[in-house]
Amino acid sequence: MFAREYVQKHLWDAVHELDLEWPEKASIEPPREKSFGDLACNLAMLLAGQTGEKPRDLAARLKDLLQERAEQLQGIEIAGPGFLNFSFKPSFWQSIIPVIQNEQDTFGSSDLGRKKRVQIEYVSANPTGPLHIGHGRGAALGDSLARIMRFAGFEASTEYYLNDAGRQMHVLGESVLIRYEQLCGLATELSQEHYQGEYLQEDARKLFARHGKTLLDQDRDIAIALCREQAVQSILAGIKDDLEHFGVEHQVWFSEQDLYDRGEVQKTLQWLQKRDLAYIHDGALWFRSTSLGDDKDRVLQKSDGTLTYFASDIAYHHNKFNRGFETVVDIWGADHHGYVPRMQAAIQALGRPARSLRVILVQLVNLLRAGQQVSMSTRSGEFVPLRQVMEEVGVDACRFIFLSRKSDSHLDFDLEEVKKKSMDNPVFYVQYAHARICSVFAKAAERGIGIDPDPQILLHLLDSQEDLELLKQLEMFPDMVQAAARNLSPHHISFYLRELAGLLHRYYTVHSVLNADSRELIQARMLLLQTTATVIRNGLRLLGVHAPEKM
RNA sequence: GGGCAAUUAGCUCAGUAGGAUAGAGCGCCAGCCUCCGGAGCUGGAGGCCGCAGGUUCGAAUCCUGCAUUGCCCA
Repeated sequence: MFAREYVQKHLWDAVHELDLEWPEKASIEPPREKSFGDLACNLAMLLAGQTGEKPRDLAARLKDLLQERAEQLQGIEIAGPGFLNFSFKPSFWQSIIPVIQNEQDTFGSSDLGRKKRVQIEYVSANPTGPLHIGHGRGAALGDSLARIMRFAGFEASTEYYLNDAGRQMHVLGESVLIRYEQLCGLATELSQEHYQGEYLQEDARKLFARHGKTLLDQDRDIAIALCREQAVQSILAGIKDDLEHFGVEHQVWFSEQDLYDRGEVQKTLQWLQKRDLAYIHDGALWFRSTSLGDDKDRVLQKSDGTLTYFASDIAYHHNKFNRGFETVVDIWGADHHGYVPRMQAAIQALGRPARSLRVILVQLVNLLRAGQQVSMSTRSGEFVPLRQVMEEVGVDACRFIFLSRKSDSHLDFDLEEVKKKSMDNPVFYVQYAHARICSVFAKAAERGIGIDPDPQILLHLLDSQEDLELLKQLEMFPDMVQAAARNLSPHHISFYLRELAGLLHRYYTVHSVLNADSRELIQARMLLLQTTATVIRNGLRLLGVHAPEKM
């Protein structure tokens, strides 16, 4: 049983024995200061109000109750205003090793999610150009989140929503057509609203090779549609290729156009109207979002009959919930934050609690090179594609940087810094810890040192300060995974790993493993290193980063 | 003009059930190589947690106002 649960259970029993209520705000956490013990609890301070006692007096009563029965505890202290500080016996920490050995790749997993079905929709970039680094951030986040939630017992499904309908697609087709016309020798020019990117020239060339100048004779709308299809197809192929290279998987690719073709958008609008959640005004169809927390009603269908993106987005989410997902996670660029309240309103209109949609806003990435800003805009075509960034700095480094910050904070991504194999780049620090352990085991094999098949009687030898600190960090891993899943925050994992790697490096410097004083001690320390490597591997896997054996 | 977010060490950032003397890395300064990988380790300097109020036993964290920055909307 893990430390927190152990303390919680015994405190819970004690509280009930005293006929008190367990307060919601009670927390059991490692204290900031190590000398305060392994875990600290604020219970007595919160409960003192109920009993009319001084917090410290109540703490003393709780302490007496626990001391009798919590055998794994070495000591309970009452400190400060009424904290209860708990310390565990070394044997408690040492016992994590057989647990890790036994669970291996699954150590850290849990049934927190109880098989709850969750959908994570991410990237979902319009197929109007290659992915850029901002998409990369969303991609790393969504992919890692899916891994973490699965590990924490959720049934997570990943999806890419393809905006392949609507006006931007028309503009895209037109942009290619103009490039094509230029190839045919016509003196046409792109206007400002067109996509300027070089990559569209390639599509124009392909069309020219296939059709010659015949598209010029076609009806313009048909020609545009042809151009659009060509562009979407090639851009989409590029996006899929980039994502695969980035180690990112989408299980479902969902087309907006399909929603229209199946009539789901119209059906959803009728559904809303029937429930008086939509109404007609000035010839347009409006969504009554003000009744659900938005600050104004929103147009679903304009007076000229065209449907808004919002209309298809509602239909899309209707579709998601009809597929049986309990929770839907949308990962959006922060520039769409104004969209959140109306989407929340829509979710409620669909008969779901607002919290069943969780939107993660990802701040845009500020791309720098040696401190100098690199301009970013898909429309103008001046941007560094994700592809180029991956190739320049490497996928592992790229992902780790993205996952080392909380998603809603701005991120300066300096190509020159991320490339450096320095401490600016903690991915190498963590990977190095893993490689180092592997190297010790390679050396052990060379010397003919194997691990004892039943070495657990040796665990008591792991009793130095460095041993215990490392063991405690290992023990904490499942807790970190759950916190990351609950808060939808993969960055907890990368911070945890950096700390774990730090403890390993320190351990390595202070204690010799293969040259330890006795055969028993060598065995015990090898066990500790082996389990540490397992946890590093499990953690890196959740981030989608490799754990190399050599660097 | 309205709205959302951000503001923590020189730099990049953690700190999300409100807890004890506010953390990490980089950079800077001073040390550690007979020995399993020095891409490492140890120590030091460095802070008005943007500012001002409020809530309470207790605030970087919650509330209000203001400032600055970024983004969204008309």
